[in-house]
Amino acid sequence: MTANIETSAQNDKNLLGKQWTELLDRIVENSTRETERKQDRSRRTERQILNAALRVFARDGISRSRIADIAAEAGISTSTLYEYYKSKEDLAYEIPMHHLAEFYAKYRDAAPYTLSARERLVLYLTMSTDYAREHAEWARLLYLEIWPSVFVSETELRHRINDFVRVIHFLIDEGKAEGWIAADRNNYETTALIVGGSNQIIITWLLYRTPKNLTKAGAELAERIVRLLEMEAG
Amino acid sequence: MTANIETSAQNDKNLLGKQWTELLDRIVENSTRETERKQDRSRRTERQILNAALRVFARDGISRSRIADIAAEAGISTSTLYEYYKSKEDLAYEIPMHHLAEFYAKYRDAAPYTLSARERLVLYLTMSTDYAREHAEWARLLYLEIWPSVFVSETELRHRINDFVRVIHFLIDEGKAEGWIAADRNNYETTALIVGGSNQIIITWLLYRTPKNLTKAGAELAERIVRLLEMEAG
DNA sequence: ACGGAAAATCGAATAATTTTCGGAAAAATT
DNA sequence: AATTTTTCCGAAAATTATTCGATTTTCCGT
Repeated sequence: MTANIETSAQNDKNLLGKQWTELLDRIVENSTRETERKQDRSRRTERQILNAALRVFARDGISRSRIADIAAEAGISTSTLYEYYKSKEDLAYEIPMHHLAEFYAKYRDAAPYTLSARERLVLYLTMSTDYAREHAEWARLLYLEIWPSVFVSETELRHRINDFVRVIHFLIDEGKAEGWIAADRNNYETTALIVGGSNQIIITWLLYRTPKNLTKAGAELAERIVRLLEMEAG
Repeated sequence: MTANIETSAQNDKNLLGKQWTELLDRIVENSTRETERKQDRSRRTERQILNAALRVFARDGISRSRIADIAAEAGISTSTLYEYYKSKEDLAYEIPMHHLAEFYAKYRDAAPYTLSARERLVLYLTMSTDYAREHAEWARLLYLEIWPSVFVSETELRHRINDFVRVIHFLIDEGKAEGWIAADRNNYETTALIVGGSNQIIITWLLYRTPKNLTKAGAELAERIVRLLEMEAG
């Protein structure tokens, strides 16, 4: 019977580990979109459009950007662009996907379940701020223009951003199980602190390039948040 | 001599109190814009435009809204609208101003310097979440569509949003002086936690109406943030 | 290598929307 | 009551997004 209890606890842990892996696999898979284009030429054009759109949108802002400018920057005619994306809005919402998928994949590989939830959370926040620094144009578009306005319409991207929060929810639950997050705290509140604080520091950096070293600031903030939660748990 | 030191401390406190009052007065004044329209009819039209625009923008999102719809909703012709605002973008950035000014005025009256910095901070966050709940359409527009994208362009509204953060900076400095915020903590980081967390809870509510009771959630979050900072200060 | 089918491209036309302009109507001023 | 100022509007122009039909390029089986 005691053996039964022991293995039950062990099973719980295995179960959670499996869920973690499944969650990340699903997120990576859903965010990774393989093109259904048949020709190489076409795949190249697709990349050119996305690159051009990223540059133009980041430079002019979405609403002031013109499709014609993007097409010119991509070296194709305006009408060709419409073969790829059915509207400017569609194009805008498609752009962040590729990098988002890359980020999720990177994180999945860096955060196996062998790490504690605490470690995985710190890593998550650290990596996301660092990713924003590495891809500033993309981050500018995503954080300043699209997130959270993407939620206004029903898009694929919306689900992928929800995934970002979903990971944090999962880690908070684990943190409570591990005991370093107070069990009686509201999850939405804790999530708001983590996501909001982390995004805010990215936004501030994008706007003012302050703090100078975003990587360091992101890592410090992540550590600080976790320590605050630990103190609170007693 | 000892009297001198005493009065010097007293002076510091008076000075800070004066700065607090001046800061809020300036913010209220800058955000309060009196129309320069001469006729009553015209002032009525102006209000009708702003009301209509708020409704339409909140319903359709800024980029999908049409000037013609707003004009129709306001009961005027499209070209008349251009007598009032020189572009759709201008109009969008003007809309949040009125409510923002009202919020600042309310807060100034509710938060005299006789309250401690701690109390004033909790009040600030509580009042701002509550104000969002009371004016959900406005909040939807401001938090989901305009903030932080307004920073992309140089607008009056941008300065008024910066003011929001400025108040928090001021209170953090006071909190350090009062000793309940750790002096060695980075101000940007602390601000990011406070502003980011608070906004995030508003955004979540706007999107999902979760938590049910935003007023309560805002107040709880504010208390929690302050207590976390206190614990950290030891 | 060749011919047809599929895929991709483009220029020109259309549609949707924003913005301007000139004059009429209303209100204020003298 | 005439004149000036302010407000309003219809129609036209300008800008930008989107569609369409024809042409070119690539692919694939023979």
